[in-house]
Amino acid sequence: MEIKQRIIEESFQMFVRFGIRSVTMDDIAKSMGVSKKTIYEHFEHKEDLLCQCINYHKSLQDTRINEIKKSSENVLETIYKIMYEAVSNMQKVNPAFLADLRKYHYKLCEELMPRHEQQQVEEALALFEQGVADGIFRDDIDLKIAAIVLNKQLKTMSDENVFVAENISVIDAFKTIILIFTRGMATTKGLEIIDRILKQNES
Amino acid sequence: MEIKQRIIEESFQMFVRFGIRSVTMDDIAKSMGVSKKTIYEHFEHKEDLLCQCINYHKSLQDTRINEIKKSSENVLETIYKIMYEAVSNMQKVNPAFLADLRKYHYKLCEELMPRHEQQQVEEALALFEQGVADGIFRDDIDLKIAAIVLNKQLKTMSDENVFVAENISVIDAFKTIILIFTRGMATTKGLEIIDRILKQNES
DNA sequence: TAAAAACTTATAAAACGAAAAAAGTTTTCA
DNA sequence: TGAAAACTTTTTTCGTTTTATAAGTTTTTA
Repeated sequence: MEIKQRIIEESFQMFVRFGIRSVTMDDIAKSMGVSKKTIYEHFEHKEDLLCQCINYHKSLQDTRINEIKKSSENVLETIYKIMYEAVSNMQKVNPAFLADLRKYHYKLCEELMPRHEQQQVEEALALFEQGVADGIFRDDIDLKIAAIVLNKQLKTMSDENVFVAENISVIDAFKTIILIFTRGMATTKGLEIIDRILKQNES
Repeated sequence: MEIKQRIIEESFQMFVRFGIRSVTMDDIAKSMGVSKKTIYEHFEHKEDLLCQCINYHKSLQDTRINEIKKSSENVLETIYKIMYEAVSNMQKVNPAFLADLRKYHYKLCEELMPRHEQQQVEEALALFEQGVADGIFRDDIDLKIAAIVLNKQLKTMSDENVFVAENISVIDAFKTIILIFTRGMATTKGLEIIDRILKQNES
């Protein structure tokens, strides 16, 4: 693999695991067994490296979402799988990563986050609309609001430690939310599919 | 009305409208046409006044919730009415109020907030349990998680300005959330009641 | 030639102090 | 007697300086 790509993948892992601030360019160089000069030959500055890390991660995510879509039988299955992966990924991210991004890379954050969030909302909206078209979701719901709310809900869930205090695992909380949410939007047909999926997962 | 009670009510209104920091003891005295000495005869210090304001507000809220419970035909009606009032009240609170509480009255905040939040969750939980007992809500849901999530959801909604950016009114967003949420927990019987309530509100 | 080390520079956090504002107290006066 | 004004004290804010750390650059060396 090309050295530049290797630097992106390695430093992304480090940023996600320890945060941005606490991973220095020296750390990255040492961890990869290269000199800082080599890194600076491929990236203008740390923020440039960080930006390329994030873009790389996004492209990975997009690929994964398309894979899931292809392998799912209906919108509900797609939603469950995507959400499960999203929450699993969220749990791996050190809170310092987002905190550092906001604090020390405010400009980059302001540039990337709104677009990223909007993409996520649009992704959810498209799935919901597909669900309505397939007779799985009710047609009397404001899908846009639903998409925004679900997005916010999952974000809040990972940020806060409400569930930790109550001895509830994030994954259980997440399952409950998604289940209530999809049932709340589902038609009779949708409810049947949900029950079928639940039974499958039990066994 | 007793002067002490009048001070509590007036200063609470001012705190909620403008925040805590920007309402000085001089402001309160001037607004009430009394001297600061009079205020300090009834309250040890500003934080004491603030604390009594909050407790007063809580007792009002409790009374209101009991009224709503009595006047409702079923749990769903109770939930809708309580939530509607809660959101209406939230909108009236200047964000500076909560910000000041956290920043300048951290100790008081740490003392009151967790208890307050827990009470709200328990209130929701009791309603959900009643709903299950009445055959309105499904019995296969983790009610505790549901209660926490709904609570958090409404809190997030008022804090963030997601909906403002999307030109969605807070009240519309709130209605969508509550509708999806209650439908997601409802049995067939519950769904029928929800539809009936919706029809009533249309006309 | 590229890693390692040594270096300079930029940034951020911490420490400090002055100034401002408001809490809390005392005095004045109607 | 209690409102209004004047006062002291405490707290917060704001600007400055110092210090430390890590970014970014250059030099050394294997």
